[in-house]
Amino acid sequence: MEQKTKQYAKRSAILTCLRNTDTHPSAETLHQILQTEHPDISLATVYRNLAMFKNQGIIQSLGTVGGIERFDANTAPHVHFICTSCDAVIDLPQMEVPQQLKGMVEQQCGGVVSECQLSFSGVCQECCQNEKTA
Amino acid sequence: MEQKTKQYAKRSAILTCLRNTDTHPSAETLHQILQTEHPDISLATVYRNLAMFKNQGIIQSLGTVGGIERFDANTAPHVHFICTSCDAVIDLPQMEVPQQLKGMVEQQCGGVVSECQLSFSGVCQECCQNEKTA
DNA sequence: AAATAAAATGAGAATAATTCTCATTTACCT
DNA sequence: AGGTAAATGAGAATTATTCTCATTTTATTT
Repeated sequence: MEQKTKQYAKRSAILTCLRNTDTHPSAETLHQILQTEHPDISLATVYRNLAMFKNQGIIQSLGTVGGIERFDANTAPHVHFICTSCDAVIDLPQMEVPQQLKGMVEQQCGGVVSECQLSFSGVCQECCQNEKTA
Repeated sequence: MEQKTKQYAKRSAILTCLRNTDTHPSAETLHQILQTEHPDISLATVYRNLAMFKNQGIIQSLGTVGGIERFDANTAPHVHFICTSCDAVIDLPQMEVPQQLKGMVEQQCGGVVSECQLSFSGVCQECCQNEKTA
């Protein structure tokens, strides 16, 4: 059963790929994953579309980890844990982002606050175990 | 009244310079500021020493803003506001970092949590005013 | 459906922040 | 002072990201 149309196959594949993972991948990592189904996809296309999705608010950037930008298709406010050893980024869905503080921040700094990011960093479970056995 | 010894004049100047500002400068910005008193200081030296201070825990990195790493001599946990228009980073000393949540995070992810970062982003007061008059 | 215009893509060049190399200078120790 | 180790300057190297432009794909018009 084959699709009749493959409109924007690359573009939608990039978004689907990002939505299908919870690893908060980089552009390069996404590109590698996508190569299986789209062997001819260009890295520039991945970068271009990620930038576009980000501008449109469809996805968000988590900033850089180890100098590399990481992306998240989940734009709902949520907390992250970042492993400084393996650069893994893990969701902490049970934790709350203190969004209600936005108003307080606006009072203090006098500007307009749109986002709030809360993240923890340290060494993840896997890396902790590897340290012990090493 | 002149100093007799200028041991590690460059290195200590870098740290002093970072401690004397609350603008959370980049390596490049620090280098520019330092040129007044040390016209021959190399950008590589600034990068090298910042990396060293960071490893020693004397300073901290705030991550990248607009693709450029920013540094802070204040290692005490505190909240930041980041202007997405002018890339200014402003301290919010009156706000609290929810450090007590570290334990909860460790329970959830099973690793070791060392840091907690809370930051807000939006448009700062100055940029808001510029937008209106523009 | 054909023709035309607009948008998307691939490949590789260009850019820019950061790191590295190595020759030279500076500080430390006896 | 002499010898060793660390720090520095200058510029090359690296690398993530962006840009260019020719080509392909999609949308629009007739």
